[in-house]
Amino acid sequence: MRKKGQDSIKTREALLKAALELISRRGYLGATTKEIARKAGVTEITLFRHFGSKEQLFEQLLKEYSFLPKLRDLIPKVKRLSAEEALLGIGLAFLDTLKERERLVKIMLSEMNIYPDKVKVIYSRFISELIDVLGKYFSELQKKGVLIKFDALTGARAFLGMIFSYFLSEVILQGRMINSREQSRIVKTYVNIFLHGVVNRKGHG
Amino acid sequence: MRKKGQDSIKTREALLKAALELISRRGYLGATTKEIARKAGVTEITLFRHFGSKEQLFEQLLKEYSFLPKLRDLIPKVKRLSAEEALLGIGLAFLDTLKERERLVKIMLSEMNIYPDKVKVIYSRFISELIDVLGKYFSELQKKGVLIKFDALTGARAFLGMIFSYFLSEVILQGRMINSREQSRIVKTYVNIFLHGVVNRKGHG
DNA sequence: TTAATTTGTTAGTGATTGCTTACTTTCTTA
DNA sequence: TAAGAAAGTAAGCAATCACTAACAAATTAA
Repeated sequence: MRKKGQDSIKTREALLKAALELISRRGYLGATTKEIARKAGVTEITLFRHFGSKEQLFEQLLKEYSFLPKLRDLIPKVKRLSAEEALLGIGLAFLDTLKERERLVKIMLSEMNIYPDKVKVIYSRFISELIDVLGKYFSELQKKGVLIKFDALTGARAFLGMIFSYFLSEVILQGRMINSREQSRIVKTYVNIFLHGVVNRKGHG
Repeated sequence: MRKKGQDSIKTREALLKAALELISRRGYLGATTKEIARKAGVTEITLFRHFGSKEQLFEQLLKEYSFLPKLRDLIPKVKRLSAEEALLGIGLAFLDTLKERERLVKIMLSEMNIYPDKVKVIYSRFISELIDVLGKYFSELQKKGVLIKFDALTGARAFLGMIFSYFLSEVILQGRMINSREQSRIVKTYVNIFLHGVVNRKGHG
């Protein structure tokens, strides 16, 4: 009893989407092929006919739902802005991407011990690459004298790490929604700290 | 065939330790009771006689291997130091604790979607509490005029987040060891960024 | 309409897993 | 040394899970 308009491609997509949701909730081992198929609106054997095995389905999921390369493209666009505006734009885009790919991040964190190689692919395709690009941007600003000397990669990791930890703590661990006002406020605070520090330079007493 | 010197308490501890290691490697569902028992040097039924069920064993594990409250006690001790030295001490102690409890952190990240309540207990017993304590410390420094005005809790989260992200990326994701030289270098860089920012204030051209 | 493709149905297999029952052996301690 | 506590042995149950076989029905494309 195939439903109207449900051809092979849509079935495949429906299966991947169902797998993404269920695996992110129950983990790879906790999500059963039967349940994934049911959520996708097909029978179990259709899942196996499409992907061969549960593990191949998982691999396809990691490939297709990977992060977009949109952040890498963002940095060139942002270069003409002030460091303040540039970092704000990068930070907000980073947080948006994390929110968009929340399920994938959950899977990555959940399965990294069991499937370290598969997860490392996601990681290096996204965060470590982003650290690299941002680090190069910092190096340029250092050469121009805008920024002081520091290890640019370590700095890039620090900046993205602040935002990632915020995301991990609020969205993933606490399950909170963050509205765009709060998101803005947080990233602005982080940018300020990152650029200017927290020490009062005006003297005190 | 009980081995010498292996009484009930040691058996219990051995089971918890084996569960910690196996669950951190294979996940809760991936670690079997049989394997846990074998690693502990006892038979499977001994596991059930001690803990009743796999889930109760898991709960005991989360309770007993929780983080030490040593970080909370650290902040009072560090108050007489300069902000620079204080943050360095706090950062290093935080990273040490994370390394010490690496397996627990892994379990926490892996199981947070499946057992959110149990994991939240760990989280709030440790990191969120630490954010709180560090935030209060920042507030005091702000009142003294040492630090500028900023949301103290957000700042605390930023500082610890930088370090946590570093740990997550290097130790947990990449599986790297970090020696104390590198650890020192990283934390010093982070403290510097956090306190003074990265902007060159001496003018440039 | 015909032929190929895709999906459904039904039933099942073999392996694993958490957990139990019933009974024996070993250790501790009084 | 006697008794209770703790651990072992062996067998297995009931449920679940990934995956398959064989055939029927529905959809699509020619």
